Amino acid sequence: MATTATGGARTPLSRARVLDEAIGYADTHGLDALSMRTLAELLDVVPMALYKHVRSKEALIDGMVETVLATLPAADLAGVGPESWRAVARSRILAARSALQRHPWMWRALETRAAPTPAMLDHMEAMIQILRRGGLGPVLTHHAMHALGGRIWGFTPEVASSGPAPADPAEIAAAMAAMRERWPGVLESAMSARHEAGSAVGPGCDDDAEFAFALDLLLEGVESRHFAGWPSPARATSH
Amino acid sequence: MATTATGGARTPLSRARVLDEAIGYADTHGLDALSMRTLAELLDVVPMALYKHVRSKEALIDGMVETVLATLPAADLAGVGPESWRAVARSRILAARSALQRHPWMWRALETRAAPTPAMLDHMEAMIQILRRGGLGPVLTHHAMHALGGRIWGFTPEVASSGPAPADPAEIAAAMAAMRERWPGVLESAMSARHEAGSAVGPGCDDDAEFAFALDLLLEGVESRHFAGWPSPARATSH
DNA sequence: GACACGAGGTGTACGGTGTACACCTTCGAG
DNA sequence: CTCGAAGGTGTACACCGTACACCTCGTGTC
Repeated sequence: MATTATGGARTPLSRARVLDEAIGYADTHGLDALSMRTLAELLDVVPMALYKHVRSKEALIDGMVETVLATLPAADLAGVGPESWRAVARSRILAARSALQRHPWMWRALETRAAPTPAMLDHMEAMIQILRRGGLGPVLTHHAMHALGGRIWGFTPEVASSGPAPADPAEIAAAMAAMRERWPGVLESAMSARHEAGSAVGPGCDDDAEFAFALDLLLEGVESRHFAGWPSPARATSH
Repeated sequence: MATTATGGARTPLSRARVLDEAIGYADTHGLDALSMRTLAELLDVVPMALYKHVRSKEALIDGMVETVLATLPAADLAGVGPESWRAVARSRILAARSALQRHPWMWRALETRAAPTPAMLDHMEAMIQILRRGGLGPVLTHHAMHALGGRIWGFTPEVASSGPAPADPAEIAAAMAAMRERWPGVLESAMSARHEAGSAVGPGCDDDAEFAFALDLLLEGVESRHFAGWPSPARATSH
């Protein structure tokens, strides 16, 4: 393709353009479908051209992660204190969650990063500051960060989340029968979440509510440890 | 390679042998390094021979997961009741953790499975039964399973877990300096975990203790919800 | 004992991947 | 006007998963 002779002088490549295009494609087609070749084609460019703006595919994904993370609102640590830290932590985590929810590939990308990127460290730093300003000591803060774990990022990896439904009525009936006899608890548990009238067997489970449930469990537990003067006195061991 | 002429009649391939070899290789070299070609070479066989025992690479990994999960001790639900469910749940999760710890590739394999395999469902079923026999209602059980999330499997995906240490003193000094000024909380939090005298900058963080900490937070929270008659009365919302 | 059959191992080939390397074009600074 | 570098191109390589046709046995049947 001639560059200028065809009439449309395309906008020159740039790191930002590469990253944005990659993010948009991953949003709609998934991270697996994103290859250097398809990305290059999207940008009307030859695959190797990408390498002038991105060191490797791994670095490309790092860049995508950084770009998305950069959209997180900066933490406002001004008035954070013993009374408010829990609410501030909660809302920040929920904000991160809603930001990441728009990019389904993020959870996997975050998990497979070998080293934390600066933006990841920024977010962790903000969380730690919230805890520390709430009055938690460094040790409890450390444990709390571990406990919150993936929740810091606004997601919990759900085992068996998606996957295309069978759709064949006979097939789902058979699956249900198998469930009923071999995994009745799983079946009951899955069913128990359908508060509203839903379709046949759809999950009908409010992910956001589940997330908040676990999040509150953790935050309350951390707070009660804190109130109990953790860890200086006898540490409360389970049963 | 002649089959019998060379003298050593190799043991014939079998699904179990394929799976075992794959597991052993993944244990030492990681899941990424495991390709059908290298696995075939390990078994002194041509790549396509594997497909007589395994439908696809995806199915191979499913089989590996099933094989490892099959080593989990069967749940003993006999005496589980309101007094003991929490301890039983705790010990089962910790048992699963120690089993999976010997196969570092498992956490990633579990997460990337599209649908839950039978052995996964077995384990979930056992967990659900423990909760139900403890007296928890189906709804609270459901939420608890979500809350426990990845912990059910005995691991928590740690952001920034491993990665080869820089080893160059100058480099780590520079990293430390950058940390101190930009991510002081992260630095403090990382440092706070080194209870014993450790090497220069090693993590020195007791993963098992962290895991148990979060686990207890969740279990205690679930129990307190249960005691409070959850969810029938006014649900305790944070703040 | 002859023979067919099917399970299991082989060889070749195809379309995909990431990316190293040499090349060419273009444009702005001196 | 020149020159050097930044950025886009083309070719090539090694590797991946796996479809398909083939061959080679051990075994059950007549």
